[in-house]
Amino acid sequence: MIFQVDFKAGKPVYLQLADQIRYAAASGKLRPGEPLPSLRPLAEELRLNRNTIAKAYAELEVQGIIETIPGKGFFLKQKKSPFTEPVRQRLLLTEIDEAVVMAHHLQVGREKFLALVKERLDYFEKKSNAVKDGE
Amino acid sequence: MIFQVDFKAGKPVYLQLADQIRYAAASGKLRPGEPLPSLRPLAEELRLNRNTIAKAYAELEVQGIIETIPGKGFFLKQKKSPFTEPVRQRLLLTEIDEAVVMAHHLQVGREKFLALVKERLDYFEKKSNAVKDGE
DNA sequence: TCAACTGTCCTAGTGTTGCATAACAGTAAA
DNA sequence: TTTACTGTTATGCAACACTAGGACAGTTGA
Repeated sequence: MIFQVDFKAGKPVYLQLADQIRYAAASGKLRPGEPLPSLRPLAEELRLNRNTIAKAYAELEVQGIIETIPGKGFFLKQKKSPFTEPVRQRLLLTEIDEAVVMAHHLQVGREKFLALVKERLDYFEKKSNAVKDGE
Repeated sequence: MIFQVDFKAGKPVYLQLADQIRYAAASGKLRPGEPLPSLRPLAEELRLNRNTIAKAYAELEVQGIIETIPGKGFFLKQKKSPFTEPVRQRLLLTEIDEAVVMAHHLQVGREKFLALVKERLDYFEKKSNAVKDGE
């Protein structure tokens, strides 16, 4: 599990880290129940303050992606989504709308957009299965 | 063209405004070539400073959605996308990936996700056509 | 119990962002 | 050229965000 952060990237370091963990979870590189690196070692490895790592983890925790057991560490959640169905729908639609609006302004048509979406779904699905099969 | 901003929304006012314009353009409420409200009147109407409006417009300009003609005003671009094809593809894929990853963490399956995407594509398309037909 | 690990909280320095006021500059029509 | 629009740029300042260091507290196993 190698993460990379870039101070000059414009985006806050703790968000870069949170994104990478989110993506790793979605593509199966991180499995449910698996422990995440603990604060101090990871902080040392990435040359960050432990609180910066903690902030990234806190971000993921409110999103229901990881959970923390005090004294033990952080773990990828087994049962996800602490949100109710309407809230989940709203969250996802907001994200989808942003992509749809972006497609409009980039003059990407409906069919090409749908093709891209399917391609990315496949991409994450495939990666996830590859990990599951022990590759 | 009525915009609404909320100081307590957590999101910066200028971004709220930019979003609304982006959405209005994507759903056809704003047509290519159409002028946007000029800074001072809109600022007065929304009880904001002119520079806050200007910042929203500047945001949209770098995204290639509107253009400014000095001394004349702001206009919705006719020819959009000042970006090259690879850049456009990267921008859009980033947005799509965010939605796909979000769907994964919200435990929304492939078919349901695709259905939602199509629904939103239809929604914007329909609105756009309704405006075009003079409704 | 003690040591070594885990995360948490409090506090602070630094830089950035968001919003504002004011003076400036281009355009158009009378 | 004058007037009344248009957007632009410079500056200030309060609030917030980001990162960090030190002290604290729960957990585990020797």
